[in-house]
Amino acid sequence: MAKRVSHRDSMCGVARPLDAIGDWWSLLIVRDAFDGLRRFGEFQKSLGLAKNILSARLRNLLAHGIMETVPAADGSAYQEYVLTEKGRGLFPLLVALRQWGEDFFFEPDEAHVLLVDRKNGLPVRRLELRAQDGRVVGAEDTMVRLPQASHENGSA
Amino acid sequence: MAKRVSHRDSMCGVARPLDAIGDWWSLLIVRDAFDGLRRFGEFQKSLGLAKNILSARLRNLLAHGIMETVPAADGSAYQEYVLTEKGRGLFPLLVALRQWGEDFFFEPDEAHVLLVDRKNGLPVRRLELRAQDGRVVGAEDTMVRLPQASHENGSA
DNA sequence: CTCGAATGGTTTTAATTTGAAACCATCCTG
DNA sequence: CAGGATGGTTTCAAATTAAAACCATTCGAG
Repeated sequence: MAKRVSHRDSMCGVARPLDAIGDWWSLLIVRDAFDGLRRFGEFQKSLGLAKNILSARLRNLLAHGIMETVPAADGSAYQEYVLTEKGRGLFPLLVALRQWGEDFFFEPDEAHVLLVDRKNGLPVRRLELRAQDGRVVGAEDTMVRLPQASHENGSA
Repeated sequence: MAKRVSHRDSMCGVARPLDAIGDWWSLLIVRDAFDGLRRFGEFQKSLGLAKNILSARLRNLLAHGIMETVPAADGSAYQEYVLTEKGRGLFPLLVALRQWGEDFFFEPDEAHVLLVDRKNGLPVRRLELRAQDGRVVGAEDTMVRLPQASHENGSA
């Protein structure tokens, strides 16, 4: 399941998560789970993927602790798939993905679903990254710093 | 290159972006691009992937307008790959991925790279989603609303 | 309780993708 | 202009994905 690690034994903070959710379907499953879907058949109908693939993806999400199975919900003997805390931690990422999609994958006049505040129905704000002092910072205002190495710089 | 669309002709705001960057390598390439890498060989050395794969990924990123080739930089006749505005728009997503990775894929004491403010070297804040009124909202505080349909609800 | 259908998968097999390595063209360097 | 560096493409094997058939359990009706 895990892709081979790229020439380094320990993966960086970006690559490591990608091992868990770095395929087309996993994030869509997680999104559907945020939307309240819980049953195997619900995911399959919503996403339209082959059952063996869904099975494999769910197994992978379970193995990574992103989802878990819970005994029932409507009393039946079936099980349901729900997000763990780790899985719910993906919410900002999904929002970022959605906002990027809205910005660049839809025509200006093209209708698309909107993420809205449940309290008042207003669209949510744009995700913003802020520095400690509260400034909104973009990519050009940030850099990555290596753990504790005395090396000068690097990706990873 | 594009995966088959899942039983609906028009993809949702989450699925559509995944068609462009929904594979393991593309986001890592984009991340390296944010880190300043520009040349084919730089990406290949950094990521350790096969050259044909890198070639295909770069072609896909170019086709989606996420990166573009620019004639030179050091005067040589080679070309370089740089992020477009659309590509730079992926910054919040990468930050979200990184923060999620830091939260759940590293031991508490495990060293990892830090995204810091370039001005003062302090770590950036956590990404937060806010409602129009400024409240920080989580997944449970939001819902998706369909474009203009009179239907009650739905994913997508 | 029993039958049929719905649910939740697994197995089988084919098609697509990925990856490693070899190969090749262009470019820069001396 | 010779040799190496750069930036790919081609070839072929291995792994992954996908569709479809199959199967076991569970639920719902009579």
